[in-house]
Amino acid sequence: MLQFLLSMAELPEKFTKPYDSTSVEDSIYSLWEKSGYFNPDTCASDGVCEPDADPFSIVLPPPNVTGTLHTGHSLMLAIQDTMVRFNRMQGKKTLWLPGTDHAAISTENVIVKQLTKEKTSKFKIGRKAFMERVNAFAQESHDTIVSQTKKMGASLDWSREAFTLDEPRQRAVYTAFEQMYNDGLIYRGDRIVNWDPKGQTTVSDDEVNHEERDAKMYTFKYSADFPFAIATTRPETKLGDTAVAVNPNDERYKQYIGQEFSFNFAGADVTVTVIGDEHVDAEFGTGALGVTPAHSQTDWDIAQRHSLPSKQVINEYAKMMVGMDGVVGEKTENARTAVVAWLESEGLMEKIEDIKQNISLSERTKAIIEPLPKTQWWIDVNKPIEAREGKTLKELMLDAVRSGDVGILPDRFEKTYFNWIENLRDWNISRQIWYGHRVPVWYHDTCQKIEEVENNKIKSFSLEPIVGLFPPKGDKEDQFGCPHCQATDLPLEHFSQDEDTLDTWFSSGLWTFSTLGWPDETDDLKTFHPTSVLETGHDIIFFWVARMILMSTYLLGEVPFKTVYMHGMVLDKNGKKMSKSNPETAIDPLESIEKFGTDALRMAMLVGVGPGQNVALGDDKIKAYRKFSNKIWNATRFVIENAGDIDLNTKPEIKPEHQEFINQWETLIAEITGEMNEYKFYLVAEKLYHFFWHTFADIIIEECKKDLNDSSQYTLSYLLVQQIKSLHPFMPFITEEIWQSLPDNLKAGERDILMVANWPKS
RNA sequence: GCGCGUUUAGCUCAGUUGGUAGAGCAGCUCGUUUACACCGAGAAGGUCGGGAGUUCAAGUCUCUCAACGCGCACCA
Repeated sequence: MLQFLLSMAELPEKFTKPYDSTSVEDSIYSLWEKSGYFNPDTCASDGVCEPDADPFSIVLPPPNVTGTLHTGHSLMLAIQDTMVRFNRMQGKKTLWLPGTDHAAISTENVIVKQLTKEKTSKFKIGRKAFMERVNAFAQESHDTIVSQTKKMGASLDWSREAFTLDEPRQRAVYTAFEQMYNDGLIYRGDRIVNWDPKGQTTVSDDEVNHEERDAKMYTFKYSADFPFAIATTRPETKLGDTAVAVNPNDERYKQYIGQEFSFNFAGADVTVTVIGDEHVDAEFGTGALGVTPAHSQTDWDIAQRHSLPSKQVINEYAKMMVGMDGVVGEKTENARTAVVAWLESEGLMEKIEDIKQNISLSERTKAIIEPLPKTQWWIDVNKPIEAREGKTLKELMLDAVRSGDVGILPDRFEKTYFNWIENLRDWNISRQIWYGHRVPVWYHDTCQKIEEVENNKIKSFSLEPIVGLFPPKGDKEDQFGCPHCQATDLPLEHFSQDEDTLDTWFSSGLWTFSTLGWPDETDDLKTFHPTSVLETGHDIIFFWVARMILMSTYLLGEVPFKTVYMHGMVLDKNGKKMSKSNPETAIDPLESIEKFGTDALRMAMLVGVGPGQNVALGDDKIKAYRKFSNKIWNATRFVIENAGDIDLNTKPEIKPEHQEFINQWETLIAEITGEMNEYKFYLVAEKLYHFFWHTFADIIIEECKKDLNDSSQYTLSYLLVQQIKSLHPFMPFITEEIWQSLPDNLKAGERDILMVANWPKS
């Protein structure tokens, strides 16, 4: 009885109440942060890991600075933090590097919308004022995101935090651009681009989504004199036709190939040449295709093959540039109605059919994409690169995965990856927006002969522009030299920088090494690159994963990461995508943390969720792991109370039935250590949960409490401490809180912060 | 159109190289308040999407069909 009272006195007061996550999480996080152990350098200098220990590094996929954290972010943070904590406890030199993404179009769009509401626009307030607005918003979002990230318990090294648009990253972007330009991989060219009339910018092929809609197929003749009919879904574009393509073997039209026809079409003078092209399907429509090079990718390709002229009839606002009254100046949809009415009144229309058609939408603005010819900056993915054994960017990207240097989990995504690369076309990297890295190209107006200027923008020039970090310096600080005419000391006004900004994924592609100090050869770069794992959502495999492999293999000659671990989407409890339209099932991570604790949320997202798998998340599931937190809490209470005096450094004689329990655990820890290294967290979390509850609590504690002696007490304390350690990567807060309350004799010489204790050895 | 994936208990999912089906949650019955009601014990619940094949043996391998989901491409 005396013994009992003494033990009771040692039990911290807090264990007499259920576990209260809200009262401990913030202080635990600041304990970690103050320790400095998020930073691998501190770990090395304090002996947490050997200075030359194997590195383990992850760069955090930078959240967009467009708002707040959602469940997708929580999932990514939970998985990565688990990996990071596990590796840190294994004594690796562990770096998890945080940052945020400026997310060019998305962020710019937020402000553009605000301005529209305020009845003004970015053009009215000007580039400078606009940028100030965007930067203020980005800063605000950044701060919110950082504080929410800390709530998840993420053990990120904040001292190395990066932003895709900060100064060091700009240097990386400009250096990369310059090198690609000098290698002939970046070029300026006229092409059909995906034009977003709402965002007033181009977007890349990957930023275009397709949606099936009802449409009509119109079959008609251009004019009464024209010998046959064509079919199209967009009659208004026919004002820009320059040819009619037929299959060269099509008996119906063979005789017309090579003939030229001129006529007036809905108020526009049109001249078309009939050409034969193998790509035309004789079975489709009438077998004759009106070729509109300026407003269709396929037609542009045909025009290239046959050297046809191109005639733009739709402008950047998706309005008609030519045509009769009711057509010219109208939006394309209105113009279509007018052209159809005209065709009918002229008796040219032969047939109107209802069809399903996939239309192209801009991912960010949801505007219908208007294909337009534009001068843009491109990355050539098919040009052999001397410095890389004559391989093309496409080949570099394929080889990285094919060789196994990069492994993708789950492996089925490797097929998706190959499929995408094989169909890859040149990458359009310039955007006509303001928020982002300005294209690092300067045009020198005193030396260069500018041939064409339109809207104050240089359209063409006779000498190469100056590409690179900054305009070449002259003798004085604010004066610059021109490499072409050798003039020096020219004031900055003589140079004008390209107006466009770069696709946000250009800077994201550099992320694994721009964050480590590239282009300088820093220690970080040598130690932590290639990074160990990239953990991200499978929806950005092309946008990001592929671009990182492109940039890293080209610029550094090594892969950016060895393993890609893709997580799925977080769905609501009904298996539906969480969205603002049904808020009743959507989970707000901050709310869940408040209600059930971060550890419970993390477990709910980890248990049973393999790579690539979607997580159906409802309150019930999170609640179940709050119960688990409490179970751990109470079992700890029992062990401290009844076996807390045991010194774990001196192992007493263990009875066979207790040794059997220890053996069971040691078998388990060997098994799960292996599984952790194979990224099977979903299995490990479940096994730990199960062992703790249904073996340790239900059986072992029940057995041991019958007879508390050295053997049973040692067994209890030993198994508790082992499990607290192995649960730490999954449930960092409660395990650390327990560790902080554990008597020293149970810590067995380990450090006083669990985060840097040793992972149990089997 | 091409490709990928999923289909196992009411729900969410495990099931490793083929050897008589498992867990969590929910529900049901009973119990317990000196670690824990954010608890314990117990029972119930499945012709493993359909069909065919290989095999002594198939949830697992092969083929085929179907439903659902996802990705890519797209024809004017």
